[in-house]
Amino acid sequence: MSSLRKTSTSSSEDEAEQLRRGPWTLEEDSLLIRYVDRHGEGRWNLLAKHAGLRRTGKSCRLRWLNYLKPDVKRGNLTPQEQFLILELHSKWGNRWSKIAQHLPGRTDNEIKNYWRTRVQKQARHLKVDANSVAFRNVIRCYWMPSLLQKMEAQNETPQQRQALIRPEQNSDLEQCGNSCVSSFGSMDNISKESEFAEYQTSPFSVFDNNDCNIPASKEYCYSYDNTTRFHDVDTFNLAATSALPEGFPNPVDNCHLADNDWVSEGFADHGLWSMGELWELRSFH
DNA sequence: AAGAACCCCAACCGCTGAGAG
DNA sequence: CCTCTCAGCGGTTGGGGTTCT
Repeated sequence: MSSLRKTSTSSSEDEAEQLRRGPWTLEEDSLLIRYVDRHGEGRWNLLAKHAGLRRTGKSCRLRWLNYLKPDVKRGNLTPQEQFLILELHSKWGNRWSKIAQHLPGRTDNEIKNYWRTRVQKQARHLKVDANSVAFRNVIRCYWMPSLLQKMEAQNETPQQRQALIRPEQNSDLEQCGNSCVSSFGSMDNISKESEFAEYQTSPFSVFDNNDCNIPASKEYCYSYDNTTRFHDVDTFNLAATSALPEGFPNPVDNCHLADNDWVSEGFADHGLWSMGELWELRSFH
């Protein structure tokens, strides 16, 4: 790209004309690194000028914070990081920088991109709004537990996991569990082909009024016992697939990734999952 | 093999709030 | 107060790589 901004004639506009945009070159990167090394961060407009960079201060700041800063972590997000993002987003919404503060080495931009490309894509696939209560329930009741399983598979200690689920969150999760139960209770009531057809088109529309304010009981999506084994038995043991009304197609038949052992694989590395898969997961518990 | 479609992510844009003068 | 500058935030875009047909 390396385009130069093209404007007219006044002196400030002449300066603007010199401004580079688009991808950074190695040379620009090293200029920026060297300057920050010597003078520190901040004063980005001055920095851009003094470092001999034909970039806006804004552009320099972004390049430094998102890419060049030494503690910026590269590579895929770990299950732990994904779990945190899901958890914190449910709390704070699109407050990317606030969320990023809790993931050392990860930038708000990276977290935002993760949310848009992975999480929203999943929501689109399920034909449900990413901000809907129904989708939040899917995240809490399927995605997050599967990330926890993945952490367990990676031999993370129970203490490390507990650190991710702080006490106040446990109560949230309990409420979530009830909410899920309520959701699937609603599913159990679907009994006509026509309703199922509608459900297939917009699987969560039925549950959009569902909320997480149901008083907590002993049921929850997932938890750990003393031996740290993962279990989430009660919540999704609700007659499981037998709840499917007669004549309903087996959702597992529709599972487009049915060959995968996707429960043990975990959602984290799983592509898009379908309603059939959600049913299938439910039947596991 | 090639073109189309899709996906990821770096970078940009517009807006807002804080602080200085 | 008012204005200006700057830093920071969240939304959006588009280039390049990958996968699909």
